[in-house]
Amino acid sequence: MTTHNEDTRWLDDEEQRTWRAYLHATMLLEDHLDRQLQRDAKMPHVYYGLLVQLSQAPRRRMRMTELARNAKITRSRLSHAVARLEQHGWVRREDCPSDKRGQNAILTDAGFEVLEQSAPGHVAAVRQAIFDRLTDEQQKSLGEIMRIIAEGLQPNEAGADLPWLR
Amino acid sequence: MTTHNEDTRWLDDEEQRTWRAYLHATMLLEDHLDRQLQRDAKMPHVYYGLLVQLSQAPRRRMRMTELARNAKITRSRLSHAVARLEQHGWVRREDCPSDKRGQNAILTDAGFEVLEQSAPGHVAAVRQAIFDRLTDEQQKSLGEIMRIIAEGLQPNEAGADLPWLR
DNA sequence: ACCCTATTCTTGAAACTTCAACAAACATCA
DNA sequence: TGATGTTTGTTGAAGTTTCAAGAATAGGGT
Repeated sequence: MTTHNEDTRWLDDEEQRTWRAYLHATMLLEDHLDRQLQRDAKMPHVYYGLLVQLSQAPRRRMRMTELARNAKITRSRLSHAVARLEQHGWVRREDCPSDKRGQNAILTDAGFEVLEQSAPGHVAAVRQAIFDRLTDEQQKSLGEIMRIIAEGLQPNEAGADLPWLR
Repeated sequence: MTTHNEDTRWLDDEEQRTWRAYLHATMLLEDHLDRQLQRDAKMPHVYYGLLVQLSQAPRRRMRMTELARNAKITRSRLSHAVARLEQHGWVRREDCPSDKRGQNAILTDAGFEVLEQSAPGHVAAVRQAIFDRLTDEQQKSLGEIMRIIAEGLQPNEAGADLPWLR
């Protein structure tokens, strides 16, 4: 698979341009949002995403593993992240009552406030970078495309261990 | 801009779904490629991209600033990256003859080899994640969309300081 | 009850990125 | 020439991410 062979299907010209555009756009946007949030909310974009997830969860809390899965990051990364968010007082941990291994990450009031205050600016940034510039057609298309890509990379999210459903 | 006001234009339902799909797809893909390359080429995706840029440059060399601009990363990040790539023997530096401040990053033969050996696997990964899954329509659309987004985030790439051209 | 395997979450070290500060060289202009 | 401001590239420290390893609990099956 890594062997140097002659019959690799290289990217043609348009594919290359598309791929490069993808790389550039995603890097620029991620950088942009990171700076935006680092300035306004004192945290990187990924951490902000964690708070958002928690804010939408039932009692503003979520099991570590589920949070990691939703946010598409590793449990290890989440552990470190929550540790830091805890230092800032935006999240706290609590033992899970039903599973002694488990931990719940809980959004604190302080955390919720930060979210409330920085959300408008964040949405504005996203809107300005994406939705304001695309036609309805393109928006729809972007959604579909991204779902397809994500699906392909996801280790069969649901039903993975239900072979009879495949 | 960060003020908590009532008239923020929040994302509607479909916009949210699109935005989340975007975040998930881009994270998953970046992770995927990072692991792929870390395994096969012993370096992260961004570093690999630098080698690619160099391999396509005139004499396999490029001024640091230009390389940083092309790769959409900061000069600082590039400095650190090149330092490491240099340790591995994949890149070397050379003083720029015309500008005593300048440095050229140069792709070594060893660097070129690594590239040659890992390129097929990398292309395969990209193809599998993106191009194999999208219709021609969608590919075209993706390219257009990403160019639009990138353009919006770019501080006016060319002609920025040529006000009479705007 | 016991054994075996899987899951959950954490940890520390190494690698990577960001940010602010800096020195050196260039450029412009008087 | 000298003053002033800009560009180039680097550095160190602090923050973040990855990776491999490990402790604790859970979930069967026998």
